Amino acid sequence: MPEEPRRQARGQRRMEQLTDAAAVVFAEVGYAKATTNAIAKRAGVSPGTLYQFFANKEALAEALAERYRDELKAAHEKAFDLSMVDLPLPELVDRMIRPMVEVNLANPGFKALFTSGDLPDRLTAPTQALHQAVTGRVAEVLAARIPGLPPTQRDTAAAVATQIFAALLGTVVTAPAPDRDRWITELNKALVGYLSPLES
Amino acid sequence: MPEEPRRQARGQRRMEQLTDAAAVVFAEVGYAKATTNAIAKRAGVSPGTLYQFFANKEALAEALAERYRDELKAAHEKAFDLSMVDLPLPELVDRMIRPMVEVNLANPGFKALFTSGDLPDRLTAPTQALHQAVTGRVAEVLAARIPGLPPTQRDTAAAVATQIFAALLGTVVTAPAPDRDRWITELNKALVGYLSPLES
DNA sequence: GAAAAATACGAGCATTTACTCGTGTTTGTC
DNA sequence: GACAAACACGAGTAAATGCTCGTATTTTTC
Repeated sequence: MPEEPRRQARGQRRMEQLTDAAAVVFAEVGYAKATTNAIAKRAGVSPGTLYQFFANKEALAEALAERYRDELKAAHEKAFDLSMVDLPLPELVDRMIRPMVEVNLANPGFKALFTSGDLPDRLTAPTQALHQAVTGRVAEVLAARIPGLPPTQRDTAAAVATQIFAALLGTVVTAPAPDRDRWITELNKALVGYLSPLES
Repeated sequence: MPEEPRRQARGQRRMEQLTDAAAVVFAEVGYAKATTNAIAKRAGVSPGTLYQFFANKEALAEALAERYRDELKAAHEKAFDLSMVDLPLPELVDRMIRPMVEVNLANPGFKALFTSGDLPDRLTAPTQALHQAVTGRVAEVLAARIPGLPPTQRDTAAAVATQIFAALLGTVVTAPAPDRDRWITELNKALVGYLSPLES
């Protein structure tokens, strides 16, 4: 197996330029129809240069997915901690939702990646990892808030909540800016409606 | 523009064989990676024959989408009518959900089509038409059940409910058969949780 | 039963596209 | 400054794939 070359500063920059460009192109045309040549051109670089840093198109997408996961985690850790666990449910939900929405708004390419149904197999791994990361986080919060809840119920509730979230996230980020808050409110209502029966 | 030939019985059968084959192949590999030659082969037919009946790959998918819409509508009209509108909410929701789930279970290819994120533009039309058909139906039921509800609120509620439904539908049909009822129950809870505050 | 229209074949064309490779330039190391 | 390693180029390649077209067969029409 060929060993990774030791990247120099220039190389690191190029890799960032390339993932940036990929995000843009993915956002514009979707993963499947995004061509590597177009991505290279967008990054102001030749096709050959792209393949100096990424073995193939999937590797590029994986790098993007990883970056996304990191940003999401960072945003969440920054904006949310377990001390909020006893807030009224609507507020708690709001605090969990907002950072996610922000990250998605700031990174249009990712949505294109993760809502795309037929991705190559390699990509389902990072996607599912991300999904599961979110679900795990939700389960954590649920456990802290409702200690008496059986783990099985807790985990399915977390999974369902995450799925509701993912579904409406699309609408929220796609919607024109003025409507966005309205949709966030609806998302909130949906989650609160589903979760509140678990309390008590 | 070239006029449609008058199909004879044999041709009608071929078209069905082809859409059937397309559904299978779409289900197996997704729309993007499904090749027309593979579909033709699956239907036991040459590529040329496929193009005798469908102008291109998209036309084939459109035909599938149309069939789906019809089946869904039929299933719904058969299993549901407005007299049920005053049932307790959980039961009402259950009656709306079941037929949809059935149709989706019976037609694996469609899910592949409609959950795929980056479809060609032509296909977004039938997809959205279908989505809107469902949303409209929900809005209808809401209007009948809660006459006092302002139309704006009603429509957004219908849209959100449909989206929740679509999101969890994927989980329901993907899940192994034994778990399926559990997920349907959760879907029901989610919808009831979201909709019940609208009553009163 | 003959002309016309519809159906059927399948080799192959035209295009797209992920990726390569020979060559030249820049950066780091001693 | 010399040598190697990393970076960069971009024309070109090989494979995939949507689709065509010349030809042959079956069905309908009269």
